[in-house]
Amino acid sequence: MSVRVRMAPSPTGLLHIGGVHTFLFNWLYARGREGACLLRIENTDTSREVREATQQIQRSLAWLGIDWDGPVTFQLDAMDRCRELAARLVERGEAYEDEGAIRFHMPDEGVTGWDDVVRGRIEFPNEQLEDVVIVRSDGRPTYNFASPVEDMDDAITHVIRGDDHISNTPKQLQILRALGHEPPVYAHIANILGTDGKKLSKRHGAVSVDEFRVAGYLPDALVNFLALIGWAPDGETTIMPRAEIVERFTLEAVSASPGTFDYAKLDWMNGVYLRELSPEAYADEVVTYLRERGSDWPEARVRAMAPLVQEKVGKLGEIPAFTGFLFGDVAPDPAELDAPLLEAAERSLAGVEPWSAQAIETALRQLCEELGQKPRKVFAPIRVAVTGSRVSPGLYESLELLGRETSLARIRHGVELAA
RNA sequence: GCCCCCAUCGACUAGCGGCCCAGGUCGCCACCCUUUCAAGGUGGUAGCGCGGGUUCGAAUCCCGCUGGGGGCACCA
Repeated sequence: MSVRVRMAPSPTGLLHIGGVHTFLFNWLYARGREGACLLRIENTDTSREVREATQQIQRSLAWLGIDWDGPVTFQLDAMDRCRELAARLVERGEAYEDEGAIRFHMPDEGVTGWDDVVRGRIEFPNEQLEDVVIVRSDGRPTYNFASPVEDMDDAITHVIRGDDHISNTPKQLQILRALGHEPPVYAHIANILGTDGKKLSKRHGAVSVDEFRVAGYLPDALVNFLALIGWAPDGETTIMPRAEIVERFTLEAVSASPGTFDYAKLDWMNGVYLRELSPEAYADEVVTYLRERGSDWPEARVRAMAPLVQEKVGKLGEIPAFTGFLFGDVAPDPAELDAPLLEAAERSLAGVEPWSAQAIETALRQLCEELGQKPRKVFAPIRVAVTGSRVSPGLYESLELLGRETSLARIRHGVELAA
């Protein structure tokens, strides 16, 4: 029997990175086994449904490169089927009416258990199982009924979900048993925590896929990072192409203990992915990123700027602040300037021919010698005058890109400010 | 309160009885490189929660404790 899994978000808001983590494990499992990965929107709670959410979820998954097979399905569409099955259960005495709702009759003795792929045997005493409502008094099925019913109808073979569903599992198992269906294999993976050990939330940092996208993370980096929370192919490998992750992923290697979302490590990893890109691919990413952010910076210059920052930023979102001086005016702090030194630099740069990074370097190095000063000392005020900051891309390349006229004008302006 | 789950450096993890006085990665610290910031290089810091067993031998198996998390809805 071929593998069939499903990703089941509820449309209550933006796609949460914790949800992506469990979806990713589903996706990895299916893709590594020629299986099918379905997308089911669990919208039985209409009161909490957020308009737009369904579209946003799909957009976020698409951006991450996590695809699905077949059409997107909606749990509410299984309403009639659920009602029909519930009626059948009532007929057979497995369920009963209760104030307009239908409750499933759970056994009172014995235990209900299953062999969880990541946790081993889990058992619940049946006396703990309440008679759950499977159909509300308004006719809508509840999650605990619709979910196993759909798993059955979709022929899901492996239910890979968050461990907050562990206590739902015995109930769903009993329902499936009453329906005469062989239950799927269950794999409950731990939820991702914030640095304080609490469930990852807004106050820890970015949590929605959109936020990560806006901050300038690469989908591949995010996927690589997420894959390594709760799973490892071995003790050594850290950076892995997506294809390798797909190939090596197994549920058996998934850890049962919860992992913490380490933003610092993600930043590092994103930097690795950014630096690994070819210069062309990197420029493409930068152009696309800025365009999505609504930037009106001319593309030609953006492409020319890209190589200056590829090794310097860990997230694309840092680029605007870092390279803004190439696209607009600067406001240097007079205290960081030095009039005599800037005048000397102005003289030294005025005759540079051609206006290239190499020629600029030669001229500035010579200036340092003439002044008998260390480059770090000489370049600081020039950098501030030209870029408006003590931190910038390489000075020679920056000057070259800015052009002789603008560069000299900014240095001249620096002299005036410092005077 | 009841039920369930989890427990290796600050973080992600390797380890599935001897190869481990515990390995890799991030972070952090130091040094090197250096026009700033990064990147890069080298070295370092730091851990098996506690207590009992089992065994010739335990991070690895068992029990208890402690700590953390989750669930107990006509939410998903």
